[in-house]
Amino acid sequence: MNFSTSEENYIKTIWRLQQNDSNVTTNELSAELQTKPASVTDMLKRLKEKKILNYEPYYGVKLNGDGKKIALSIVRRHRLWEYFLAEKLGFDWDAVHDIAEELEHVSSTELINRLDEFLGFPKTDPHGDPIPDSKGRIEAINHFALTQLKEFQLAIVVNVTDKDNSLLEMLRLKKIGIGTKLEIKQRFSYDGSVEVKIRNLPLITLSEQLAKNIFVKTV
Amino acid sequence: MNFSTSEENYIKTIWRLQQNDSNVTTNELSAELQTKPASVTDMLKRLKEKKILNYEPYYGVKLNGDGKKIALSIVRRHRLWEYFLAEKLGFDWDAVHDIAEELEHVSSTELINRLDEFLGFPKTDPHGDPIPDSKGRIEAINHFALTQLKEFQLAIVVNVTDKDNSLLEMLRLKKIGIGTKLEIKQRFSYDGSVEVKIRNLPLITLSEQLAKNIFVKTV
DNA sequence: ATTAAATTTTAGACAAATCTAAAAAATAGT
DNA sequence: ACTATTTTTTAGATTTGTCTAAAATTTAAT
Repeated sequence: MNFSTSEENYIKTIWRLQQNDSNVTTNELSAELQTKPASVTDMLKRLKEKKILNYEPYYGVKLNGDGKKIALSIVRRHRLWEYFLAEKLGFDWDAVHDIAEELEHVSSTELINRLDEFLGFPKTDPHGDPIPDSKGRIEAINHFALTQLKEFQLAIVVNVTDKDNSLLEMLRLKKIGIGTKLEIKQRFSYDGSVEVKIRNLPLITLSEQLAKNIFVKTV
Repeated sequence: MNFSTSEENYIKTIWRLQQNDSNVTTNELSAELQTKPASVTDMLKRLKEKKILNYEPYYGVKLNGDGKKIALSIVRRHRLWEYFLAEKLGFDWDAVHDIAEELEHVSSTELINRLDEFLGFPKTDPHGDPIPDSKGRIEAINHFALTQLKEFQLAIVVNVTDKDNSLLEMLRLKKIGIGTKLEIKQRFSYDGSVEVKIRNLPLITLSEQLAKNIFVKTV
């Protein structure tokens, strides 16, 4: 079965949202896709016809097995292109997402498998998100938000939210990236901000909003 | 100004056809684009509105200066992607065109300029077609069809028609590629076929239809 | 110079993907 | 439990790019 660019964007977004939610609502999709709820309803009816998701009026939507497979292949394309853009073409990590949004809709499987090989079968994209392999297998997520890290516990940044380029730009300017080792020196309950030590650099303060979008694992 | 995938395909095709014809007709476009003449007329009216071509009902169409610039940027994208697919991903030259047809519509100028740099600013695509530079400058064509080559005159293949994958596949199997040195040993006026010597390989016979689509320059 | 044939355009329809406005259903507040 | 609010769907319209069938125009043939 073949899907339009628009259908692929819906599938990918439903997949992402159902990681948290299990059941994805019309309004959530509308907000994520920047379309009106009425348009979402129309598209869900079309995708239901194609038997890749379960949709009941007023009760939200969920991808079925076939839908998940399709979603994973789109995510694979997106993340491989992001890796290519950052590693081979030298783009900053806050520039790769928008271009990969276009490249991901080029549908040749042969292209993607050869690209994967050319890149050396990378495990994660430039934001630390795992890249599904050619069978659609994807690494389980095993990290937590920086806000959850205990004080004086050394950790390593393994993932950041990639949906907001201004967040990524800010982290780039603050020299925080995938692989950065850090430690929380102090936590302020008043506003949820944290003071973080990176290597031998001066202490820096991160707002709660920022820290929530940085994911780490302990070392 | 921004153009849809469909509009870009029209612009690119008009550009290619007007190299020979100067004035491109509705039926020519219809045949090349695999659409009905009525659809072509509709699109030409839309593109005329956008002021990138001169179109008079019943009198054919021609890109203006702006139109040519846009065409050259699409051709540049297409040919750079073809080069990437062949040189970096190892695709055969008869496989690259169809994938590049999709990739060429990803419109980031920054992407294309970085890709160009990554590839080392290649001069021609895998079929020998010149790649426009970032200013839209393109190398003048300076070659002729193998059918025009004098007997016993040593020549080098510099270009082949890229529109037909079965032609390209045939040449690949016959070990004829860009850079192949050859010489016509005999020419048969009956059917226009030619006997060609390549290096120390046995003489091979090429039909007129095939020889017309191989372009050479003398060495 | 007429007529026949080919080409091109017009008119009207359709599918995909979107929108607005209004109706229907579910949820929350008192 | 009833009402108000929010969410979602339905109905009808719009744009893009295509189609078929018919009309208009140009080109070719005798």
